[in-house]
Amino acid sequence: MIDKPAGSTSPKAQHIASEVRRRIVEHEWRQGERIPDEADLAIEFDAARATVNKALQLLAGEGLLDRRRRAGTRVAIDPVRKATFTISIVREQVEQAGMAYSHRVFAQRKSPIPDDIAARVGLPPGEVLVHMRAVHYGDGLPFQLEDRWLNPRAAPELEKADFWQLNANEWLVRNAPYLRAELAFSAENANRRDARLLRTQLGQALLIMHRTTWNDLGPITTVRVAFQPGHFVGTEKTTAGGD
Amino acid sequence: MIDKPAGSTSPKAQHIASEVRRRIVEHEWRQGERIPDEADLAIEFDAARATVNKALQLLAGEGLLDRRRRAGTRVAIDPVRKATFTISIVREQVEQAGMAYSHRVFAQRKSPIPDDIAARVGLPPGEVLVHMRAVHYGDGLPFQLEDRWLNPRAAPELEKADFWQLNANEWLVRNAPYLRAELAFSAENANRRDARLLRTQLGQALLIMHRTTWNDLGPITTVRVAFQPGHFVGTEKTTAGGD
DNA sequence: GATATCCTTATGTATAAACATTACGAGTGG
DNA sequence: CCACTCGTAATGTTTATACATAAGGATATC
Repeated sequence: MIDKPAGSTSPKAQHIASEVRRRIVEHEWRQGERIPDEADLAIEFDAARATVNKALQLLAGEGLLDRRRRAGTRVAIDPVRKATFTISIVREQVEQAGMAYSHRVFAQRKSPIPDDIAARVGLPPGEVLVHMRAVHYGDGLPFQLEDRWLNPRAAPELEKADFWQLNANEWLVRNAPYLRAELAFSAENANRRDARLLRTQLGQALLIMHRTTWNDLGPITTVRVAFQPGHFVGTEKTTAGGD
Repeated sequence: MIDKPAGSTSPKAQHIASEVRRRIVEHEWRQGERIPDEADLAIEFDAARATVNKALQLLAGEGLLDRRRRAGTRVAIDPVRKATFTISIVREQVEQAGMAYSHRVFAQRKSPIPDDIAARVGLPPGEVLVHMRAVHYGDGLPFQLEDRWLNPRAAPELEKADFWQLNANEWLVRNAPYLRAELAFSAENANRRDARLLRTQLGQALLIMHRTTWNDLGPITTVRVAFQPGHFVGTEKTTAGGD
């Protein structure tokens, strides 16, 4: 999955899934075509129907199969293309690259949210949240710049945390699990502040990541991360599909 | 939930998963803490252990739980943050936005691959592949520019396809399912060609997506997609996690 | 005290059986 | 010919049971 979206799979079910995948990739079973039903496959693979079911559900989750009750299972006309990103903690990313991690907070204060942020997180415009800006470094060089809004109403313990010292990213990961998240990428030319904090040039193309998370009390945080020029964000594995 | 990586889940298992998720989000069960074992939860929820197992495996897949044989299940110290992107067919994206789709191929010819591409796909440098460049339009305005390399050795039928007419993206989706894929985002300042084909200015920040796919015969295709300035690529749903 | 060994426990996987649910498609009646 | 009904086939979900496997912890050994 991009890896396997779901957890680990069992040997036998796994084997069945691989074999079905192979038949699809090698055009033994073509797109749109109906494949044998669970009972038949169970006989062929000498397994219980439940095991075949597990394998086929896995493949359906990957988007390779379309399954409908009574109608049967068929190879997806256009395999859904899914990719799973794992967003690591910044410090881990930096240290994994063999660099020394450090970070610095450049601003932190309560402030009414601008309209675009309000719209993104679903709060009334002008609501007062904690606003902060910080830069994460690898071996002293800017790695990423984050511009973050925090909502104390969704995470009360947040009031007590000292983000001049603590890393907001890590604090949130450890103390404020979320129920829903949105993630988006875009590109922007570095503005004056971006350029200064990332120590690059005005106009330099920057990869921007926007992330917002919610729990049952409302939005927890929304952040705009600007990566150092040339940075790639990618997947390691991807589920099967088309293209 | 994220699209829940895996397909749909069952009512009862689903309910158990939601309840466990709630207990974690509301700090009833804290990070690192061990939760009751499957047998106990089965009694509490009046379900079979297999059902509890299904629910917990789902949550483990989301990264909210860490499970180990004999050691039991505990709330993940730092919930893995995963986001699933669904890469749609360009035409669908454009049409879904209510625009008229069209595309134009600007170049197509066999050519030896440059070293960086060779390294990315794992082929010897200088190998000859099909190289093509095309622009996809929405209502006549450039939507995205793709620079693609195709490997006939991994998809033989490819030789017969006429990509001056056909949309390579769609042809591949329908005819060349893959087993593995890599996806990465970055940002680049538009070069002269990007600017001309996307009808924008030199230096404009562009969101770049790189995608490479493989089947059992080797790399099928690798493509660099440059999006129209201001374009966002994002997720709709994301699995639970931290931050 | 350090190390090796075994027992026990919690999860991992598979199976058979049963019932729920959906919707295809045939049959019925107008 | 159309609309409606209903039987039935395929998947969806749960359950009970059984055995496999990993690893924590106690015990035994040196």
